[in-house]
Parts: sequence; C-alpha cells; structure tokens
Amino acid sequence: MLSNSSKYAIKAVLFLALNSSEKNKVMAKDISQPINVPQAYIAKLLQELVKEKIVSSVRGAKGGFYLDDKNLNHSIMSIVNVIDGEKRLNSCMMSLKKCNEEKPCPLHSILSTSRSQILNSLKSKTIKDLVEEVELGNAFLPL
Amino acid sequence: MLSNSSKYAIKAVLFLALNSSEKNKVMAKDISQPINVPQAYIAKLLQELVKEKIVSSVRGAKGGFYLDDKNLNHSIMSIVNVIDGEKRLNSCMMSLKKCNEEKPCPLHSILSTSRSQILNSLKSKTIKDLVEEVELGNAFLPL
DNA sequence: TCCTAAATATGATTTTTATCATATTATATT
DNA sequence: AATATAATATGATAAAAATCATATTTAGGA
Ligand code: FES
Ligand code: FES
Repeated sequence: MLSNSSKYAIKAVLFLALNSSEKNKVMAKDISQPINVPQAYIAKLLQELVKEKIVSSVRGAKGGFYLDDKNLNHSIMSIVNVIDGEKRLNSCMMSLKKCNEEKPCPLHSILSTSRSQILNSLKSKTIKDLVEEVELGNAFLPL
Repeated sequence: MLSNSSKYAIKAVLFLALNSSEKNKVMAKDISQPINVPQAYIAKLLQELVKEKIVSSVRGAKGGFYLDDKNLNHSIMSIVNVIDGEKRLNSCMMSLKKCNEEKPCPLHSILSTSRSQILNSLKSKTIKDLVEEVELGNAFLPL
C-alpha cells in the first residue's frame, strides 16, 4: 500500500505537528526514538519534505525541524507523493499499461471504488486534521 | 498495493481460466506473450501456485498449465497470499507494530473501512467470478 | 527403450528500496 | 571571529523484489 518510507514520513510529520513549533524545533535525533525509526533514515526523509516545503527547518545551533501553520495544512497525500511518487497508488491493480475506466480490468470493477475512497481521504485529510483526531483521543501514536 | 508478482500471477491465472482446460494445456511460453510477462518469470510464479494447488500442471511432452474446476473456485486472495504472503495487505498503514482496532493510528480511522472492503472483495471473489465478468464483457484483459 | 518436450528446482543477476555514514554548510552563542 | 551545533548533500552498503538462466525430472511418442 504505502512504502515504509512514506509510513515513516507520516509518523515523523505527525510527531512534529504535535511536538514542535517555530520556537520549539526538534532535532532529527529526538524524533528518531519516539517514532522508532533510525535517525539517519528519518533525517533523510525529512530533508526531502523540507525541499517540498511540507516541513520547515533551520540548521545550525538551536536548529531543528518544525511545522508552521502553512505546513499543517498540507494533505497526507502530499507527503506520500513526495516520498513514493504519484503513481504508486493509482496504477492498474493487474498491471495493465494504465488503469483505464473505459476498458477496466476484472479487478478494477470490484476494487476501484474502495481505492478511490482511500485516495480521496488521503487527498482531503490534512496533517492538522489527523492531529485533531489524536488530540481528541480518537487516534493514537504509539511507536 | 499488490506486488508486481501478484499482479502477474493474477493475469496468468485469468488467462489460463479463459484459455485452458485439462485437455488443452498451455505452456509457459504461450502464456508469457499475451499477458506481457517474461517467460522465466511467469513460469516461476506459476510453479508456486501449482505447489499450492491453485493451478494444475503436467510436465513433459504435451504438458503445460491449466485450471480445473476446483482451481477455478479459489479466491483472488489465495493467489495474493501465495505470492505476497498474508501480511502485505493488513499491516498498519503507519507502520505501528500491528494494526490495532483498540488503539488505532490516525490513518486507521480514515482508511480502514475502505481497506476492509478491498480485502473482503479479494477474499470473496473467485477466479471463476472474474472470468464471468470478462465473458459478459464487463471487464477486459488487454496486455 | 530413446528421444523430445515441458515443468521443476535451484540459483545467479539486476534493480529497487531501505538503511547507514560522513563531509559540508549554515546558525547561534561566546 | 571562533566554536559548537544541527541540517544538508552526497554517496556507500544492505536487504528485498524483480528478472534471468540452466540443469534436472517427468511424460509422451517414435
Ligand atoms: S485497476 Fe486495472 S484497469 Fe483499473
Ligand atoms: S492502520 Fe494503523 S492501526 Fe490500523
């Protein structure tokens, strides 16, 4: 479904959303442990997100990663797109050249509605939305 | 979502369902081209399916692969399970240790219903079901 | 019984994904 | 300005997935 890297990235972003701010930056090494992803690995992923302006950062002493209000309004899909690329989730499930509505493969008929729901959720839900779920106690973030 | 291998395997099985029978076996090399998967690759995948009795085969002259009535009643999920293993589709989408209904991650809340629908379809739909869709002209099998 | 055809077992190679490591650059503090 | 700190750029290594290759086994036909 999602790559490991995307999953890690989402965890890290949510962690930042909950535990950082412009005046309270968090270093890679302090993200690594609570989300259970190796430091060098999460650092690299965060760098890609910074490049796409989904995460903010400043380097040097007192530096670190954080999310500002603009960052918080990005969709979950935008994270996945940066890390996994656009086509991972919408290619044909039977590996036809392309997923084709006019000439759907047999799996298309039975799976594409559910898949669209997933894609739509990922597109419409923002980081902020998920954070709210956690704050309301409807969702959890262990490891 | 599904691995390449699983997608290839499903294509091959559907091709066999439509073009083979006990008295009309099809060789790996004659499956390879129409489904657009390299011969050595599809042969290996089919061997795994034979081992799990999802596909039938006989070797030697006049041999080849085919599906019998029993084979046709296997679910699509059974193919995926043989090729990808059981946990590819139901692990936590944020890579928590396990997908946990009691302490769901933020993605769980928004995605798990759709994912369950996908899993249920894959479990309930048999090879025969999909073949019927193709025969009715509701689904297609190019490349 | 031989010969040929085809799957099977096995494993090698390539590509992609995941993971680790480090030298460089930018920032704050002294 | 000098130093320490932390991200960044870059690339190396490891593991997994995808792909390719081949010797062995089994079945049919001459
Ligand atoms: S998923 Fe195969 S055509 Fe859409
Ligand atoms: S998908 Fe994360 S807990 Fe179910």
